[in-house]
Amino acid sequence: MTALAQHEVLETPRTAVSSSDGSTSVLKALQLMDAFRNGSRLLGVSDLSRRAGIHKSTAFRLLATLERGGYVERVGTKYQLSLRVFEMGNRVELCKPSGLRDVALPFLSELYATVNRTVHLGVLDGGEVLYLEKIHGHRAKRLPTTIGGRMPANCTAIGKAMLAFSDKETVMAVLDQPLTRMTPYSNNHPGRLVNQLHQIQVDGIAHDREEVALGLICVAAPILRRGRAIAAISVSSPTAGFNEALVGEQVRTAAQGISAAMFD
Amino acid sequence: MTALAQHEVLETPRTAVSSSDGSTSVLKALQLMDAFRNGSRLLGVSDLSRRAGIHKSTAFRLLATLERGGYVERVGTKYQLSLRVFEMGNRVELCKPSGLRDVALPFLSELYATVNRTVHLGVLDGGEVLYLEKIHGHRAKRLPTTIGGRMPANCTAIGKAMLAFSDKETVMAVLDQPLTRMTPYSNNHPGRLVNQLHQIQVDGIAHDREEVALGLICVAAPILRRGRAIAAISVSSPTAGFNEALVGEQVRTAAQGISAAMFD
DNA sequence: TTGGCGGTTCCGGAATGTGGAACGTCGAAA
DNA sequence: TTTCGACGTTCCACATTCCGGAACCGCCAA
Repeated sequence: MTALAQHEVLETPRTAVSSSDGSTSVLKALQLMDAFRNGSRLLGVSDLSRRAGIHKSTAFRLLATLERGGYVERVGTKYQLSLRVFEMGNRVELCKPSGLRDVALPFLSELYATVNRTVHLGVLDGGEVLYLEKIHGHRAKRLPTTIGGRMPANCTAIGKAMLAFSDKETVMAVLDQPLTRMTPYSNNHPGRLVNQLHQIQVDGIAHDREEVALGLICVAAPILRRGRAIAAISVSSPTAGFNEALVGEQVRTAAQGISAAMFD
Repeated sequence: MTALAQHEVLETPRTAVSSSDGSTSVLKALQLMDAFRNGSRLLGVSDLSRRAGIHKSTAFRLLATLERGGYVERVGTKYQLSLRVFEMGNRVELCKPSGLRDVALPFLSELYATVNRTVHLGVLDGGEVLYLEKIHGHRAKRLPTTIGGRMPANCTAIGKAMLAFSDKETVMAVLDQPLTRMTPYSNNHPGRLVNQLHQIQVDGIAHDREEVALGLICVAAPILRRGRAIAAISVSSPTAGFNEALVGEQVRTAAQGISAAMFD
């Protein structure tokens, strides 16, 4: 834990309160909440103040305020995010009843029951894939994904499925940044990525063949609205004994079902 | 500030900014976030300021700050919670990798695949059940539950399963408040509830027979740690053709599996 | 046109938050 | 054992920061 803390302090100047304008106290409070990003569940005042780049006494006061507001809980002298934050998080547009997640869930459950492999629902956010839902059983290989977690768009099937049906600015924003590489097979070559996207536009299905983790293969299909991807779903599986073509069709069918359920 | 106090008294008792101490701007910002609770996805400045009991110009400024912090998004002149809030929400202790939700998910998926009926994972929070996860297919009757949503503890199977294995203070806190009644069958009689809890302690299984919605029946089992319930899972089904005893066993087995996976 | 409503901007006054300093405590290192 | 550093916590004077009344603009309905 101490090692972790040092690590984070070193690498994350992050979104410092810009000196100029704005209600600094609110921004600092938000930074304190952000400070829970990587850290373990329980964090102390000094730790949080360091991560957020805020003076200790200020952090102490703000944490008390956040606690009064019900957004953090105090356990002894440590703090953690409260369940209300979870509650709020699930009130975001895509999650609420009749939102994307809510509509998609039964399709994901049934897809999982059919293929018996890990199923993901994700959206594109700031050039990354943000996972809204994940369904998996015990046999599933341990994946590095989490609900509410992120992965680079260029090497995930979901990311590529969405990029293939996004406007050029979105694609360019991803291509302009250096492409992340998670395995030797990760596609970090812009030109090759563009070619892949063209093929995906034809197939309606995106692939990730050991680009995220060795021995792991994924197929994904976009959820479209007027030809634009608003999300994508995928099935992930160990490479062995995976019928890529068959599952690809099933994923595409499920994705189309979600599109229809949302917009028709 | 005095004018503000009057204002709030008039329209919104709610969680008014207590007059005494504290950083009001942060509290008001949190109140603004809370204002997204019931409302539809997109809300305007005036609307939000009314819900939160905050002056319009103040709300306008704070919303700009929240936007800078990345917690709300602006669409035209309206505002909505951003995906970062979702991201944060899933970083709450119970959700993160190795947290309860993460551990429980495969058990829930497999339970769903077995019984083919809606599966819930919930915890007790402030005398209510807060749902952490929900898995359901298409055939499932439309339930009034949502991930991140709440239900009264006294008439849900999950609530009763947890209360039966909670300390007395928790039970008393629920009993002290008037018990909610959602259908004519809802158990809003304190004495009868206590009796039910005793039976649940013996069986290890809790029931809800049309107490939440007519034609809907649920069985739940607690996830225990040292004899105390930290959560519970349930299966919900239309009354017709539901093998309560069999599913009850399956739910209990799954719950025990989760307990074992978390604490062993 | 008028009146009402929503979003936005401005500004002076004062309430508010700020952060340096200091204190008590604890655990690890000396 | 003592020492030292780190942590949580409190205090306070200063001035920065936020507050909210008021007003403006644009829009829609009456």
